[in-house]
Amino acid sequence: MQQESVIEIEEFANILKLLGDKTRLTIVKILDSHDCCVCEFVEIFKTSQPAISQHVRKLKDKGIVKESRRGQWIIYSLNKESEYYPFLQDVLKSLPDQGYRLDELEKQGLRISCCE
Amino acid sequence: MQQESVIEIEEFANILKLLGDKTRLTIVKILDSHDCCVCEFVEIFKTSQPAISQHVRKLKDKGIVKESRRGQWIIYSLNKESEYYPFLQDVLKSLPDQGYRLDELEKQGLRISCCE
DNA sequence: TAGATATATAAGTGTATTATTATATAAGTA
DNA sequence: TACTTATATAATAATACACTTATATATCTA
Repeated sequence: MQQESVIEIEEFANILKLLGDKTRLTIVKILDSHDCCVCEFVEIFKTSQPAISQHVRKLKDKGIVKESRRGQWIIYSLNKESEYYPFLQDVLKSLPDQGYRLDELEKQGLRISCCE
Repeated sequence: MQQESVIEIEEFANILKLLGDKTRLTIVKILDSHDCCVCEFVEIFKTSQPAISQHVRKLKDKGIVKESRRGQWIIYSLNKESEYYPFLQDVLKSLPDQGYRLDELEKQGLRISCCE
């Protein structure tokens, strides 16, 4: 971890809990290599759209991800300005690449233009 | 994070969830500088003994901490052989030192001989 | 403007988590 | 051996969490 600043222990625990969910952790890992919209995550996780919206909202509330609208789509990306971003990189570097999930979408023709 | 091995994403999420609790995260931070027994954590957190036992058991189940009996006491310490230990160090280095908690116990005369 | 698409929010439900109380086990001591 | 201390385990209750369904909002397009 490059970051040397000290973070309140309770605040940090909340970040760890936030990342301690398989779906959210995978979302963040995917966003580390590709910005993405909600609809793609819905396909990837085979879950409902509100479930994904709720996960990304939690990530956004803590400043881990940010959003930008492009037409109808809202593109999510990692917030590199977050005070947790350096720590996040420590987490992500030990996780297996999730690129295959986007590749699978591509094969099925479910890749959305907004996220290419 | 020094560790370069890739860890299953779900498994890693479970470790993050495990650490994503204020009490457990503080326990681990304290153990990083002092081995400790359950009774001291009970004093520090002003909670019940079973609550602490359950927290350390969860940490032990995942191999984050290990125990060794010394008479009536069971001394807990970080398990440096854990595959998560290098990552744990990344987490702990950004947390404020918790030594003052043990100092307070000392002042109150509640420091247990086993943990000196 | 009406309909379609993408996303967000609200309400409700089932499950997981954490704490408590009560009890069991294990070691030390009189 | 009886009593005390330290810890673990079991049962239970309160709370938190993640999902679902239903609905609202925002943008695009015919």
